[in-house]
Amino acid sequence: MGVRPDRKKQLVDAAERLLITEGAAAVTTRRLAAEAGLNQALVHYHFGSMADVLVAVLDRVGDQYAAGVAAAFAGEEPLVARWRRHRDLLIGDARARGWPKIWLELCTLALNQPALRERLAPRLDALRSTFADAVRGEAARRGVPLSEDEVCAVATLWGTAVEGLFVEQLLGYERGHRELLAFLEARLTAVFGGAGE
Amino acid sequence: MGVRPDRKKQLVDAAERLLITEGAAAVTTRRLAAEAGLNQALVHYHFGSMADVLVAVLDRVGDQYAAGVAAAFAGEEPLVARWRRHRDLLIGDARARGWPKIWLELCTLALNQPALRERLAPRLDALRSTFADAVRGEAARRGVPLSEDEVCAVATLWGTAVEGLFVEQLLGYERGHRELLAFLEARLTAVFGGAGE
DNA sequence: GTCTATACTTCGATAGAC
DNA sequence: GTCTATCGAAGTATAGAC
Repeated sequence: MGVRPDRKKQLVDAAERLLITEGAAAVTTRRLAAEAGLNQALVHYHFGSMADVLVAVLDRVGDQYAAGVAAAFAGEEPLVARWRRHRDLLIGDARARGWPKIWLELCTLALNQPALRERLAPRLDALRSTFADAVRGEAARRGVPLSEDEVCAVATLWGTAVEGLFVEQLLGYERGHRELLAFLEARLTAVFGGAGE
Repeated sequence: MGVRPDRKKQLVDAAERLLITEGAAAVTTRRLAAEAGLNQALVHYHFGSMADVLVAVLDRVGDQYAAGVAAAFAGEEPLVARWRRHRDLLIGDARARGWPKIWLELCTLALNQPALRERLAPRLDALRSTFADAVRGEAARRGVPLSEDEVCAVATLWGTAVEGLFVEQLLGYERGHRELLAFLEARLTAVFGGAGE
């Protein structure tokens, strides 16, 4: 199986490249087909409409991103160490893979397209849960008294700050980013203990 | 002066409404003119190109937003009180005025348009400075020992978290927002003291 | 499944009358 | 300043041959 080329994959690949390099406005059937080296009519044959292509991009990128974050926070190491792995994924790997750019373009589209928004919200929620679980678990393991509200607040703080960091990073504005990451690392170490304990 | 209708203002007003209700993709010369009740050719006569219209929107909204934030943080009250005023502006007033939606639409456009990005960065920087000045000033006044790195980190944390809060709020996803705001208020009170001191 | 060809709409922008 | 009329390019989508 599989000698046949996967047109859907080719088109989703091309859509990601266009989102990264030129933004959502450039993802049209004609330019998408050209980027994929395929015929324009194939976009409609395989996906129906442009909106369906973007849904496919969201599903694939969302899965990869969620899996990456979950993997970074997995394991038994101290929370600081796992957070650091997660941080490297976000500002190193993720940027290289174009996730932040694709994510932000899709978010903005979702603001005006209810269908896309409904697919995006569960993914935001899964990320939030991943953060909250990591904090709650570490608190329990270390015997640090944290209320559920505090766990929720910290997870939300990290989740929203990451979104803001993504935006600024993509805009080429990084004032305070280094200081913020160092500050968070210090706070995590102070509250939960470091790698050496 | 002033009997003559201000076409530029009418068009910028209309552009803001379109950005809020339908997003950047809907801001075309034809739809913009229709929304403003004007002739399509007037857009080009008064602004030259569509890109120039969006620059005008950015300049006006950016000025209003910066002025609002600066006003919220002005005064001699404890930082918590001023922060609370700022918070109300962001999640009450700002949402009502559509600032977050316009801002996010423009940010995403700016990712792909260097000209817009160069106009956006200084405004991000001014906001960051407003936050940093407020924190640094309060620390000095209260005798709280805060390094410049810590001031910078806190300002960046608040600035990036606000951006994330905006995005999520617009997407209709607000899990943890209430807890985060309460947490931040508690932290500010713990570090700098409350309103009653 | 893939292609060409085409229908139809909408875009930004300009020319020229008023 | 404002209008109508129009150009050429680009958009989505479909029909029908292969």
